[in-house]
Amino acid sequence: MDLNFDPPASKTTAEQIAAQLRIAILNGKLLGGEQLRQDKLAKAFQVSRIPLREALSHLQAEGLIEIIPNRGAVVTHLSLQEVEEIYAMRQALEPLALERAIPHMTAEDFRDAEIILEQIDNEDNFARWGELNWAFHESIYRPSGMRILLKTVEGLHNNVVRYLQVTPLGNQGYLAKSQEQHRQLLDLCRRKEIHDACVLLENHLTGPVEFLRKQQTDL
Amino acid sequence: MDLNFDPPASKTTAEQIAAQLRIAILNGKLLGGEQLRQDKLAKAFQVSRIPLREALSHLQAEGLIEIIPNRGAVVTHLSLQEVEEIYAMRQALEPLALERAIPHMTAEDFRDAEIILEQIDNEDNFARWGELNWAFHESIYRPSGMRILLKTVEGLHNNVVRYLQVTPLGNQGYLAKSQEQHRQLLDLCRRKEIHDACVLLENHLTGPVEFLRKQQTDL
DNA sequence: ATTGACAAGATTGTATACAATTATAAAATA
DNA sequence: TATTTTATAATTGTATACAATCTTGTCAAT
Repeated sequence: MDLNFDPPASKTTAEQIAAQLRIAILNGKLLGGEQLRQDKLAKAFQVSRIPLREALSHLQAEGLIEIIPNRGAVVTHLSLQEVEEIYAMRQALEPLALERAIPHMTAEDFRDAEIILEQIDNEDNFARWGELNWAFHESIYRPSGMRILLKTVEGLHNNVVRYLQVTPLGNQGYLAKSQEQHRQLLDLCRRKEIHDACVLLENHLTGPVEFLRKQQTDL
Repeated sequence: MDLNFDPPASKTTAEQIAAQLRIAILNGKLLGGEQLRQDKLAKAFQVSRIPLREALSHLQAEGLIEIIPNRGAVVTHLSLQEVEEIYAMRQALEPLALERAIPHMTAEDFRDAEIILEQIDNEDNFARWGELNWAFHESIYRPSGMRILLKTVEGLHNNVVRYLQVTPLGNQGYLAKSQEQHRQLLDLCRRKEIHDACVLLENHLTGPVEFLRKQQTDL
């Protein structure tokens, strides 16, 4: 029997384009405020504007772009206040997922998480850091079985991750601290110390906000 | 100067159709599992399939329908477990909004909320209850200024509200209790008793889940 | 010099038409 | 009879073409 819930292999053109644009935005190749002209993008991807429009529609739903009727699409541009809002939401939601995930974690889950942490250590391409960082977080939330929550938090993560990648040199220290916390977190999960794990996680999620505040970037 | 941030008056056809379909789903006119054929809907709304497809795309993003490539759209159908998951998320997010809203509440905010509560008392059309219920909740969260959080929670509310409207007769008692809690909540907000207000709100959000569990409806 | 009106160009929104995929039901085989 | 095959119809995905809307630059009026 086929129990695969994931989207079918034959993805539609719109989804493929959405995926590529999403990566471009997340990696900062498309900057906030940048205009997205349907005609040019359609030619760039060598498709008509119809599937492209659907792709833009998806990205709007994820909050990555904004579509203004008759005036086109613009890459979203978050204020520091909005970034703080998203982190406040993540602090509320992610401990909830972790709390419910810990009782169901298996040896395989821990191994998967460890592998991702090693990949983060060895990765020198900063554009991939966000992807791997989310992969780790998701790996420790997934045993909760809360698919709706995970989808929501993934969207939140995607909306803020690009602001952490703007200064590859400056965040060397932040990165090391983040990895240290990841490992502590995993240890607490192994010991089933749910409360401490959640507190640490909440703390872990304050780091980026402080990091951004210090940079004084008016975003 | 125009400081209006809301979507412009001239809505696109796709948005109008999405709005109508959304109401139909929220009110239970389109039941879970129901197939949505593009051709028939396009004829019903007297438009081509292009704007209709965009409308469906929006609804999918909100979680109200699911689009399977080459196989069409189906109205989403939540399990009791998924409803519980959504309420767990709301319990995490809404007190956060309330906590930050209370310090900024003005006399006008309280008056608006009161008016909505009276409307709920006088409303005998159950289809509108969900709408008004959300209007109340939003009115007490809005002073927080957390637009992203509000948008997220509105989406969560929309996904579960139809399950509370299935048995108009049975929930007479639930409705009265809900209104009582709304008024207590508003009182606590007036007194700036933030902690108690948040606790009450969290409690208020457990009611529907218990109500649904008792009904034994396998949804 | 500044403001407002207006036309040309650019850009988005939608309808029609066609291609690709999937669902169905009848026919063929075991 | 049960199961596979195959052909037909139904449905979705996409390209092209056209209509509606917005932007931009020019020019007249105050």
